Amino acid sequence: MPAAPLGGSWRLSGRLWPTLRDPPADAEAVSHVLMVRAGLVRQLAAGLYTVLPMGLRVLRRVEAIVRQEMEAIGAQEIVMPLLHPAEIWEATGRYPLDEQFRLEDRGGRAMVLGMTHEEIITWHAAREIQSYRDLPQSWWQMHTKLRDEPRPKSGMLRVREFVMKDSYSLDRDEAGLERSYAAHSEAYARIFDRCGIAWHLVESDVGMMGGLGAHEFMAPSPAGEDVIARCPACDYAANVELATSVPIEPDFGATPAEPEPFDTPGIGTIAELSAFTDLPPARHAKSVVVVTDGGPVLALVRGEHQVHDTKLAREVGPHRPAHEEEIRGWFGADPGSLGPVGLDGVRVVADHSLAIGHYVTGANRDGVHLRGVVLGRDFAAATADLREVLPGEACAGCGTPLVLEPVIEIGNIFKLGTRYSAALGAGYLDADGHEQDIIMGSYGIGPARVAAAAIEQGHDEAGIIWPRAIAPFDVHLVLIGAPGSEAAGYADRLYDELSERGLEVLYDDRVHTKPGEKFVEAELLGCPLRVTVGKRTLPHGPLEVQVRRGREQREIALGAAANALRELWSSQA
RNA sequence: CGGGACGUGGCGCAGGCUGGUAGCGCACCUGCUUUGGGAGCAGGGGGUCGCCGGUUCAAAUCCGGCCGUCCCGACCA
Repeated sequence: MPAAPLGGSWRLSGRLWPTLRDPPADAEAVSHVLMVRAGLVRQLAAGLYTVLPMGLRVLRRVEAIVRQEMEAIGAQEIVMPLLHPAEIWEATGRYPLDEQFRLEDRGGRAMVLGMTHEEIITWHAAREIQSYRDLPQSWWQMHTKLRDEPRPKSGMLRVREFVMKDSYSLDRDEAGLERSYAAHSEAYARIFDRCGIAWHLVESDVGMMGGLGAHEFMAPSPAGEDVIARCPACDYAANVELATSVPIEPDFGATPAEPEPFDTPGIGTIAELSAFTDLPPARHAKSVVVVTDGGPVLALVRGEHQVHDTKLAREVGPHRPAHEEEIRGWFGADPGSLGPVGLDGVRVVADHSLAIGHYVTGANRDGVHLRGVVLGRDFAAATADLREVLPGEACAGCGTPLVLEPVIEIGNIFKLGTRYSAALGAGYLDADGHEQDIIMGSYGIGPARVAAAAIEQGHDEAGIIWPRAIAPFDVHLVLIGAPGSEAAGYADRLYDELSERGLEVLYDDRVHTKPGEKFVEAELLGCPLRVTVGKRTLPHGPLEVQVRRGREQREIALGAAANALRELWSSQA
C-alpha cells in the first residue's frame, strides 16, 4: 500500500495548478523556486505563503506520517488556540520576546499570537493533572505558529506563519522524561526515514526554550541555515552552537620567562599579524570585546578560531559588540592592539584552548603587541568553550577529523524540566502526598520545512524529485489524445485500475494542453512515475514509463500494466 | 537591526544617464492550421510605471521621503 494514501486520485482538467515557466524573480533557494514554479505555493507577503491544492497534498502526506507515528507512541491529539492572553506568557518571562506578535482585544486586554505552546499546555496541565496517577501524558497538535521573524528567507524554510506538529510530554520524574524523550526521538527518526529525507540527530542549544538539554534533527543541504559538526567514525554530532573538538596544536617551542613587547606598526588583523610575526594564527590570541549588562567582557580565542556568539552568551549572558570609542576608553588602544595583560575593570574569558601554550596578544597600546603571554601567569581569566569548531579538528570522542556541513533544522526535541510547570503552577501530588512539579518535554516538527528539505535534497534541472512517501501523487498519468480516442479510453481504464490498487494517480486529461507541456510539467512536479498513454504505442503497447529519479525510460507490457506499475512504484525510494 | 540590490500588464524583463502619450517574450481571448518534449499564422484585450511630495510647459525617467520584496551578517519548525 502507499505510504500515506490521502487525497485520492485526481483528473487534472479544471484544477488549480498554476505552473511557471520562469523562476520567480524574488526566489533564490532551490526549494523556493521549485515550490512556486511547480504550483505548490504562492507568496502573500514576506514569510507568508498560501498553500495551493498540489502543495497541500504534500503537506497532508507528511502530516499523515507524523500523525501515525504520534499515535504509535500513545501521544494524544488536541488543538489549542492561536490567540493567547498575554499574562500566561508573562508568567514564564517570555512575553517580551522579539518574535512575539502582540495585540489587544477590544477591551484593551493584552494578547499574543502563539509562537509556540509550552505556556498553554502547561496552563492546562496545571488544571487537569492532580495526581501521580494522571502521569505520564503526551499531548500534541498540528497547528499554526506565528513568529515575527527578524528575517524571513528562503521561501518555506523560514516563514512568519507555519504549521508545526508540537507535542509535549508530562512526567512524574526525570526517568519518565527520559522515556518520553526517547519515545519521541525514535518516532522522529521513523518519521524522517519514512519521508525519505537524509538526516542527522545532533546535540543542540536549548535556546529560548530553556531547560535541561535538546537535540535537533538536521537535513543536510547547502540551503541550510545551521551548521553541524559531525564525526564520520563515531556517532558524535552537534550543532556548531554546541560542538566541541580537539584543536590542532601548533609547535609552541620554549615558553619565554615573561611577556615581551614588540612594535607592530599598522597591524590590525590576525592575518596581518601572522604574516608580520611569521607565526601561524594558532600562536596568536584574538581579542573580541562585547558589552554585557555587567560591563565589558574580553573574549579570547586562538587566532585561527572564531568566537561563537551562542557559546559566549552561555558564559556571559546577552551581549552586543562594543563600539570603538568604548574600547578606547576601557583599553587605551584601538581594536587591533587589544590584549588581556594588565587590564583593569574588564572581565576576561578565554577559550579552553588557551590554557596550553604561550601567545602573541595586543599590548593595549596602539601598534604594540606582546609575545610569550601565558594564561594564569600573565593574566587571570576563566576558561570556557567559546570557539566555533573548525573542519578537520579532532573528534573529542575518537580523534577522527570532524566534518562540518550545512543543514536544515526539520525537527527538535527539548527536555524542558520544570521551567514551565514551576512558573505556571503545574504540579501533582506524589505517592507520599507531596506536591511536585511536572517534568516536561517539548517536541516540534515543521511539515512544510520537511517538504522544502525534501526538495533541496531531491531535484534536478527539470524539477522536483519527490521521495515516494510525500510526493503529491504516486503516478502521473499523461494522456496524449483527444477525448473519445482509443488512447483516452485506455487511459481512463488505467486510471481506475491504478486507483483501485491503492495508488494515487494524477491523470493529465487536459484537452487543450500540448504533449510537450504535459511532459515538462510532470517533471517539474516530480511524482515518482510518469506513464504516457498515446496512439504511438497503442493498441499493442508497450506503455512508456518514466522513472522520475534519473529520468530513466521503462517499457511495460499492456497486459497487467497496473500491477507492474505498482511493483515499479514499490521499488522507488 | 546594520549593509546591499530591486519595485514597469498575470509571470520574466527592456526603457531610465540624455524628461516629450510605455515596449518585448511568455501567458490570456478569437479564428484557422496543428497534436509525442512548454506549437504556427493572423487578429485582439489588458499597465494611474510601488506610494506621497518636489522640480518642470511636460516625469516611468531628475530630486526627497515613505512603503514593499529579495540577498548578506546578528535569531529559530
